[in-house]
Amino acid sequence: MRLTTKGRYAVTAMLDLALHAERGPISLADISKRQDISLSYLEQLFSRLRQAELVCSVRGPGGGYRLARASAEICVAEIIDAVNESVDATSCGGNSDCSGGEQCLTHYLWTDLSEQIHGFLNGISLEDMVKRAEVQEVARRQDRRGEALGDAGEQKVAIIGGLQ
Amino acid sequence: MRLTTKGRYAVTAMLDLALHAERGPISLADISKRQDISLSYLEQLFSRLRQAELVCSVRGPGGGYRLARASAEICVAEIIDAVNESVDATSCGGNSDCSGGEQCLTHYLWTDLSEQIHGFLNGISLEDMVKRAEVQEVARRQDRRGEALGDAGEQKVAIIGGLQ
DNA sequence: TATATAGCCGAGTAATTCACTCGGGTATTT
DNA sequence: AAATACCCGAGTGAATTACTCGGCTATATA
Repeated sequence: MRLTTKGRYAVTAMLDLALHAERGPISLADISKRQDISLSYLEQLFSRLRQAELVCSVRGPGGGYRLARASAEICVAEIIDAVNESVDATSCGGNSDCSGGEQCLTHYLWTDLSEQIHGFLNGISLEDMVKRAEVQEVARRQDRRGEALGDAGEQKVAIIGGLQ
Repeated sequence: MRLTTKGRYAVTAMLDLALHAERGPISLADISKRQDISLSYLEQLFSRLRQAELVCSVRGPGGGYRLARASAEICVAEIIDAVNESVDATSCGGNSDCSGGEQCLTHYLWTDLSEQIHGFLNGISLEDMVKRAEVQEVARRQDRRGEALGDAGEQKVAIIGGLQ
């Protein structure tokens, strides 16, 4: 079992998608700027998210990604599963062959823990997160910062200076 | 956050200690054989467990390790914390500086998850595990196998054949 | 039709961690 | 004196992470 930046990035990016769903397809470049995640790394993560049918893509200018389902129908556990192998805490993957073909001493502890974690992450959908006041506040801050920096909002803005 | 063989080995070894507490100090060689864990690796893990004051050691022949406290007073979370950094799921370690000095979009999700996991593992003591029927069954099997193979039990047994 | 956009894809890479091994100590009992 | 068993540090191969780089393809717009 592991939960690293990989899974965290994936959930953050998916939440960003959910928050800006009404703008149409969202480009990875936008997410990259708002969430401060490397664009190429996002591409890799979204390749997996697309294979898991959690998002669908629109190519060409004005394109980007869109949630494949309603935000209420996508839970955090699915997202982590899609990019990370799993949130299973056992070494045997639930097969009870952890200690020389037999069940190890602590087998039941790890299966219980896995259930606990999976149950928790399964019970939280993207919609649940979008509704949270804390999340909306952070999202507003990020949007303001993004617009101040001159990157894509509803419409394009001519860049005047030489700022990157 | 990560939960690998390292933390699992540590909990398994501590449980082995709790199960055989009445035999006096238990050597790592015994645990190594019973639980099928590399002796040198166990030494490394017990170095940490000793620093965390979860076990105390007895040197010399007949020596080994003993729980530093009653098995009811040692919970699984402590053991994992001792060998693994922590079971914290956030990237900022709870400092809320995950996204350019500010709180990231998914911050509260990871703190909630951390609390969930920690709460679960904090609520389980070694004594709780010792009492479980499944654990006792596995322990009996391991003890039988150990005695059949001729390694340390209550007394030494001469090895006759060339079996390793 | 040219061009820019933005998704796709594979290879490569430095750093880190895991799960060990190896080779030595040192304290204690018999 | 010898055996036991804890103690300690260094090293190692494999895997993973969090990226970068370079190039490709589909599509909208000028």
